[in-house]
Amino acid sequence: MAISIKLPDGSIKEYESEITPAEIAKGISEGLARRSFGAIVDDELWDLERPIKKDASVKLVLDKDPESSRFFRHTMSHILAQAVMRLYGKEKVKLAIGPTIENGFYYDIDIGETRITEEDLPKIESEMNKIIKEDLSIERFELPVSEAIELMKKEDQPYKVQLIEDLIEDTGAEKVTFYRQGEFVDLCRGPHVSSTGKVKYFKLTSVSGAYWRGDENNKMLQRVYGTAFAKKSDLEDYLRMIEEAKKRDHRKLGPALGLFTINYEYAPGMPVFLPKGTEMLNQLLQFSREKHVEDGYREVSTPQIMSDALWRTSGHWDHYRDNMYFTEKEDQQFAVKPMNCPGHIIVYKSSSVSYRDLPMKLFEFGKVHRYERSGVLHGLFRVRGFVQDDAHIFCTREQIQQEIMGVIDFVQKIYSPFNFEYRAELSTRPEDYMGEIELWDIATKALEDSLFAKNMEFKVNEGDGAFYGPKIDYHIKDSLGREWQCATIQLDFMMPERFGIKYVGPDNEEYQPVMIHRAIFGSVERFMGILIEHFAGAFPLWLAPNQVSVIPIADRHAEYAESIAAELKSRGFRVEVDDRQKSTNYKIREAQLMKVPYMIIVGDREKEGGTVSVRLRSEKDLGSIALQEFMDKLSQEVSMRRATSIFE
RNA sequence: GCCAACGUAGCUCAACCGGUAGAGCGGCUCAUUCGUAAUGAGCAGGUUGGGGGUUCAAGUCCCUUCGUUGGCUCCA
Repeated sequence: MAISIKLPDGSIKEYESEITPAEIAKGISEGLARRSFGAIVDDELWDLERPIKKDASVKLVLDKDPESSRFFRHTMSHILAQAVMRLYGKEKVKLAIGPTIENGFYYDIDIGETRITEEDLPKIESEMNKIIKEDLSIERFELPVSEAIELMKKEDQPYKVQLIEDLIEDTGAEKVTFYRQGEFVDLCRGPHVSSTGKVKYFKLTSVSGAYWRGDENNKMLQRVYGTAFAKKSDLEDYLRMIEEAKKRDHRKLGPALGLFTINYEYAPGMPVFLPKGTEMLNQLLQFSREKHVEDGYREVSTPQIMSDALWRTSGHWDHYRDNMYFTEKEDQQFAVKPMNCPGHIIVYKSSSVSYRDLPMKLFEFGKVHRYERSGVLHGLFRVRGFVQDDAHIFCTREQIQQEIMGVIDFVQKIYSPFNFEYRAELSTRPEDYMGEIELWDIATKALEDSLFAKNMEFKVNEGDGAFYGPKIDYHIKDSLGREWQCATIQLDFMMPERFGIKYVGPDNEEYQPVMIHRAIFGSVERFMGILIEHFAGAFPLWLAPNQVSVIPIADRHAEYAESIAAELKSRGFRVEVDDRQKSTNYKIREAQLMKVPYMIIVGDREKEGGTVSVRLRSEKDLGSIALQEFMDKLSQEVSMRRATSIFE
């Protein structure tokens, strides 16, 4: 039977019978065949040696193609598993899963009591290099599920047996694929490169524990992480990039810039903000407040500690207790608030509400406390006490769509001065949910429709919603590429129900409003951590805790420096005068390291001419300039909330 | 919470096989008055995270506890 293959350039090749991508490549040129890692056959990643049996469009995957890593990293994880089996004994090593991830791969392994530590990695790496040198060819084969289970039982690989059984159950699979390289055989969907010699540049990066199936009730396996690239230079670039990114880490930069400190002895998980950090925080809050007012929110302030009765009604008692802090006085039980919503319900209930009052948009910088397990705390990103820029929109069912879309626009508005990339996710009903399924479906659809209406791309996280409703989350990446949730939009029919809140409709009947929970920064602390990493400490002028450093050259210029600073301060700028007995170079270096946006250097020349000499943190030298002119420009830069200097 | 590594001065890091805890930066004092990324000298600073144990002797070995880091799980 003849087969016709369509190539990316549009040409069509005819073959007499089945054909492999490798053969197609060779037909074009030997060099192309050598450089190919695999192929994409009708949108499916396809091994080079895997026969194509019907008409298809075929694209060869070369090292420069992003898909190439899927091939060699997957093979890399098999090489890792093979090396571990050789080193620790094939009968002792039970393999779980070994997928590719964003910048590399891992394999979850069970070796009983034996522990792999980071010191073992070089040993494993050298065994892997041996396997690469052996250039074992990689063979793909299919087995009917019964034989596959038989094989894995014979090999004594219980996790693989379970995986196959699940495949049968979940997808009704009748056949599964295996890959063999030398003495190593693994259940695997692929794809892989054609031999172990085809991958070269890798490094094992870390080991950690990981639960089988990601469930903490299951056994903890050992996970070995690695990274691999097609070219040596790519691997080196990646490792260098990681090193650079570590320098941006807010946990290092924050304290170094005098923004915050975390006292691990006295307040684990509770960051302490220093004067400069607090200044910055205040700028963020002021910005947020301004935007909220523009958008029709009313600010409120609700208690830190409230009676257990409130939390029982809200459902937190049953669904969130493990994360809450409690306190007791006069035989009464109180909880430190983990969320602001019940407080806002009290505000809502304080007066009778007409449909004319809706949507009612209540907003609060609410400090919440949530117990987090010690192992998850992480700088400003994961803490036990934090401020949310939290708001609750009470509206009618008819208003839901419009309000959600309004919030989506609002997120855009708040994020726009920072120029970072973010991603949206839709989370649906979890197992531990409250309320009726029909309501959940309506709520989920409302969120989904809004995202579509706003042309937002999003990923769906099944079962990841809050216990009271589905949600849209926004995620932002940190300097090391880890993603952190910031903004969140959650729809809630439960809370109004449980508290029995009502509004009076045009027909004089009572109706139940719907509640939209939403936060834009999410946690102000987390958001600030993101900003520290995003800007590597070189904040936009409007956020910078110290906007201008005035540096007198010698003592006799101190007075003039002070007068400059006084003028700047009277215009509302945040200024420091560095009149220490240090050399000019020293003081400039210091201001530079603190990433102060502008340095004003004054000496005899400036004093006589009544000017200032300005240096930017980018090292650009503006030379002498009139103070008035400089201040006018700065005012503009601040009021525009520019991310970059107005002088560049 | 779980797996692994780690915890020495405000910060970064030394201290061999168990043998009197040391340096740079920062701080303070003095001198220096300086033109766009570090002036020089001197001084102070530590119950080696806490507790227990082994030992003639513990920063070093063992146990325990608290915390940090990288993951897992969970989440803003």
